[in-house]
Amino acid sequence: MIRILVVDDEPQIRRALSLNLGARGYEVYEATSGEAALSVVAGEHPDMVLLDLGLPGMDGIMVLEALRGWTKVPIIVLTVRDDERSKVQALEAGADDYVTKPFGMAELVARIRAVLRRNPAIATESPEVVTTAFRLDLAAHRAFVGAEQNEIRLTPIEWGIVGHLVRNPHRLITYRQLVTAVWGPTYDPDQNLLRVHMGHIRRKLEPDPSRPTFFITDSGVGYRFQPAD
Amino acid sequence: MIRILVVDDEPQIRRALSLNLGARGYEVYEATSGEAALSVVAGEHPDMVLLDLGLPGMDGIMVLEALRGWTKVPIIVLTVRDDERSKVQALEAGADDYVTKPFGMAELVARIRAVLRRNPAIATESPEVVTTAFRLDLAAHRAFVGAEQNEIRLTPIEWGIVGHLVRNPHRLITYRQLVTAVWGPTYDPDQNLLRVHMGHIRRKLEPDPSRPTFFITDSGVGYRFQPAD
DNA sequence: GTGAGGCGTGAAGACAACGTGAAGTCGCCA
DNA sequence: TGGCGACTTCACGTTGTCTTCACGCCTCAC
Repeated sequence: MIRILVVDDEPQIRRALSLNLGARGYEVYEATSGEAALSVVAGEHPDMVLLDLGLPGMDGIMVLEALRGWTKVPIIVLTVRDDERSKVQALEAGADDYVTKPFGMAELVARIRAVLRRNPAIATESPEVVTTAFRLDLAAHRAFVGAEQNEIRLTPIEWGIVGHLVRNPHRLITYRQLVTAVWGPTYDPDQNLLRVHMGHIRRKLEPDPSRPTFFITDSGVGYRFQPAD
Repeated sequence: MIRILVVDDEPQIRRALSLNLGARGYEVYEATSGEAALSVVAGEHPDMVLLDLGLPGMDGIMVLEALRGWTKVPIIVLTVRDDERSKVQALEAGADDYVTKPFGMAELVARIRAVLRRNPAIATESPEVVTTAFRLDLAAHRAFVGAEQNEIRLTPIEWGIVGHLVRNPHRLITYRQLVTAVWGPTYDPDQNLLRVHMGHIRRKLEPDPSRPTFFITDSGVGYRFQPAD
């Protein structure tokens, strides 16, 4: 089930998109402001965002830039702004496509499908991550460790951290990126909190938790997931 | 160098695209028919195709479908057909984006970049620095040295110094510039501090640390990164 | 030859970051 | 209301990094 977040302040547009996309088999979330959009993305990890630029308060471009600071979720901009400068600005800020209102629903769906088709995360149909030590089913939130493939349980926050790391293998993820991805953009926890959770994760997944080989610390910067060596 | 194939039967359009994209650093190939386009893609493996739908002979949609039968090269459709049916048809056939003529060059380039950004195969800008002695992945903070490509670790400050130097190859970076780049503008450390860190860096990366060939001292001024000799 | 200034190096203490055990808080459900 | 699990905070030991200092080398000018 593909989950799409619709960000627009006009109830009519939200409703129209919701109905149409819902009828086509997508699961639709709604947000009416940029701030709300950020926390929904952080909390729900939708597969795509449809973003209106003309939001009250936090502008759409700002939302776009904030999202691109820590997530690669596909974003299609929907807006009445038809000038080239706006298009270039949005695309350069990280939007995947730019559609001007009014638009046909069939075109929008075709564009959604085109962008999703390109998305590596969705394209790899197996949401499974397999290493020599453990196997993760990110979609089902199930984890199996060791030669016996015993199932173990991770808590929601642990899934958030692990999920974000393994979806960006080899990439160095900063503290701030991880915190934003898991707790949302406004949260600012004790510096130690992430360390505690990483400790729990390592104790559950690493063969030798005191010498991590998969979840690597980059001192002073952040963490990194290293699938194999 | 990113290579783009322009498929259009109108010489003016080909010429305009060629000039504009060429000026922006892309290498441009041209094809005037669908058949020609297919053989160029097969022979040259361009990184992207800009495809006009209104081709004489073999129609653009047919070209699209033929290409998608055996390649996933990113394709942006450029056309005068502005009706929704054409858009949906092209996108569903495998196009990555659909731009109607006339269009602005800035928008087109932004869309090209957006599509390439999505494509994992095309490393638009590889953050890797490779020399005969070592390889640096600046994004992941990983360093490999020697013929064996053994991974070694650099500390955060060492990454700061190395990163600033290798991002400005051949350029002489003054003592003050480096300090400001790594510690910030207000910090004023012991004059010797940078020398100590450079010593550590050389010991880790230089084949013969006592005779540096990559990280060169410019006595009385600063340091310089010399990629090859 | 000799002294001054700049540079690199080894050693050692100061310091910050990390990981961990334990205790405290919160919300949920019985 | 009590118990439980998940989350968070705190204190502390450990580890690794950063910084300072002393010293020797080299170059260059006198």
